[in-house]
Amino acid sequence: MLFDPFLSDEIEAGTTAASLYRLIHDVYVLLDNADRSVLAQFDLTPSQYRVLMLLHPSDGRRLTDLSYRMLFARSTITRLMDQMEAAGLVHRVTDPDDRRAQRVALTPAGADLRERAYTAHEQYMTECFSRRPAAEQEQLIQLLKHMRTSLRVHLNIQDT
Amino acid sequence: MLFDPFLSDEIEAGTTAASLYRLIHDVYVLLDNADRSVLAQFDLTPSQYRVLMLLHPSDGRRLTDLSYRMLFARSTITRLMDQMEAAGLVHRVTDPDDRRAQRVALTPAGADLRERAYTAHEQYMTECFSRRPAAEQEQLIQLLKHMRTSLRVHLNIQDT
DNA sequence: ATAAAACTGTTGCGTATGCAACAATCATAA
DNA sequence: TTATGATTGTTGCATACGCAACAGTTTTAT
Repeated sequence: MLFDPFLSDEIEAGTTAASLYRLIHDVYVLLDNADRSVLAQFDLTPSQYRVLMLLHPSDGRRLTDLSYRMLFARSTITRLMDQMEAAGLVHRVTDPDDRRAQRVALTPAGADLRERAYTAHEQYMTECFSRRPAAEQEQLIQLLKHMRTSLRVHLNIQDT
Repeated sequence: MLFDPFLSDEIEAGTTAASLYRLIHDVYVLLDNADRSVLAQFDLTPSQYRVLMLLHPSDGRRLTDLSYRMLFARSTITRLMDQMEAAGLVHRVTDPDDRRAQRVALTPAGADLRERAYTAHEQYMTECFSRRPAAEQEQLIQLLKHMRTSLRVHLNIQDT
């Protein structure tokens, strides 16, 4: 049986906050599904893709830095890097200035995959959004930026 | 170390699609964190809360119905219901018209928790969004609704 | 009427993630 | 200098979720 795109609309009466909450959730879930199908072609999960976008061949990043940016537990980053190192996409180098820390940088294979995955992902996302006019997309970006900033300030998130 | 709310902005140059993708993701993650902290007071996970909102005391819902609405695998719903049944929030009744199916309805305790959790969650979400003017929130709702519809049509999601 | 197909809920297994504890290292204070 | 505390990355454990397979039941086709 096909998913009925309008099935869940019936239960959408409620406050402004409830609507916003549900919409953000729904849109995220839909986008995440789309994501997964594109990135699977490159043997990447959405998380691996996101961290790939944060890395560079030359200047390595600390794991803790990545965990702050991705809002992931440090242990999650450790395992993400384990996978990607095993796949030959990144390599760890002990920070010469702080022997506790590891710096992670892209290998040539990682840089290559990063380029290809980004292009494909961008193209697909552009296509996903293309049913809405460009002006509307830009407006949505502005509103979401405001909302993100508000939420960050309101929540004042701290690391584990 | 505190999370720097503006840390990830530096890597925000890119196409419209890339910005939208990142923003939706970020806002969702922030909201999910907020969510979790409020609902934990009622011993509920966000998923449990969402399914609680879909249930009623009188008319039971089929598990498959819930899986369509929540975009969860049927097995996930089974386990969600196992938990909530063990917690005394819901009860299963075999559908008299279809002996394959189970109908899940709220117990009195479940209905009570539903009411209390909804009130608290609503209040907190309203507070989270309150830094943006009401008109902007409404506008965001409209744009997200359009986007959700577009994505649903574009992806034409099917159940597993 | 009966065989084939589809659907329902459940279970086993694999993966992704968070939390807590840990050793190694660095920073700060006495 | 030394002692105390903070930070870094890792590991063990628990949880949440998806996928595939399954038996029981209903629907559909012949």
